[in-house]
Amino acid sequence: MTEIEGPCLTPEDMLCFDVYALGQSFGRLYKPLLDPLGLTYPQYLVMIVLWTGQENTVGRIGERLGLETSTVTPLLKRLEAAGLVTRRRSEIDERRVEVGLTPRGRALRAEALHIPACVEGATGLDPNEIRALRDKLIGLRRAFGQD
Amino acid sequence: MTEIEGPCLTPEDMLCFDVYALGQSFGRLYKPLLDPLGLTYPQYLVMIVLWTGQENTVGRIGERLGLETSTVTPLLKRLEAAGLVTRRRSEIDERRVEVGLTPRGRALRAEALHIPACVEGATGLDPNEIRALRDKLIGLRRAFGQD
DNA sequence: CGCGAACCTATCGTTCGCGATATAATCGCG
DNA sequence: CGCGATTATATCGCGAACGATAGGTTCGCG
Repeated sequence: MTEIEGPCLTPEDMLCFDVYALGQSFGRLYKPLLDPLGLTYPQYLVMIVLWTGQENTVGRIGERLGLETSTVTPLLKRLEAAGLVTRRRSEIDERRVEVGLTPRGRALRAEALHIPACVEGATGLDPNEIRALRDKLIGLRRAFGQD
Repeated sequence: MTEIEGPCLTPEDMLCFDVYALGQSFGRLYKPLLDPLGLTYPQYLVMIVLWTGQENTVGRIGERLGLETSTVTPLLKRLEAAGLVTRRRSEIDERRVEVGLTPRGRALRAEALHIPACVEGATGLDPNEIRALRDKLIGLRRAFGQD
């Protein structure tokens, strides 16, 4: 009822709006590139972690992507069902589940190598600008301190 | 099998990783602020559109947030069930559904007014830096050209 | 006016994403 | 060694998020 018309609380003033909408846009940008590989966008992000990293566990993958294990576990099961990923209990610490790649999962990497360049092209930014922007986003995430 | 070890395809080189993870972080940052209001993060974003805008339809709300109507429709139904929002067919164009606020939905605005300042504080950035960052994100989204 | 095209919303099935909770394994302190 | 606390994963229920599809409305061209 009260006619508060403050400058705050408009979408135009809020960073979260743009981060949110850009996240959606990234998903849509990647979709046509990932469909031929049979991967969803979050599955692709997990595969990148696996392609580059070693000694991956469920929890470690979640940390890298900022996801809970309750999200990662079913995602990995789908990748396992697709024949791309292996999951087995660690022998050293049986609480952990070590996640690895099948030969098919490793081979898929070659089919995905062209994607980063496509996306970089779509941004219209040069590597320096991307670097600078990433530093800001990383700093922001760190400022939230949710580790 | 082939030992490709290119510099590409590592999480450290990819902008999408940071946008993705930051989006998750924003959701977690807002959660404790929104729980007292009984809103989820996407519901809050919709409410902001409604608090500021006029003449809102399902499709228009989706445009603002970068969401499909198949996402917005059930979301609005939950807000309607919560007594915050009204939905009714336009009399001028019966394809459209006009979305408005109930008194309770309008009143909720006052309880949310403090939130933007909290978030701005958490970022550790001054308004100018936020402005500059937002411009980059908006530009990026525009470059993807998914309107 | 009439009819096909375009438009707006809703529904369905699948995949994410979280918190709460459960279960099992390891750690640490006495 | 022994037992509580912590750690790691899995499960469940709910709320997003999308594409495909379907239904009804309006538009536009003949």
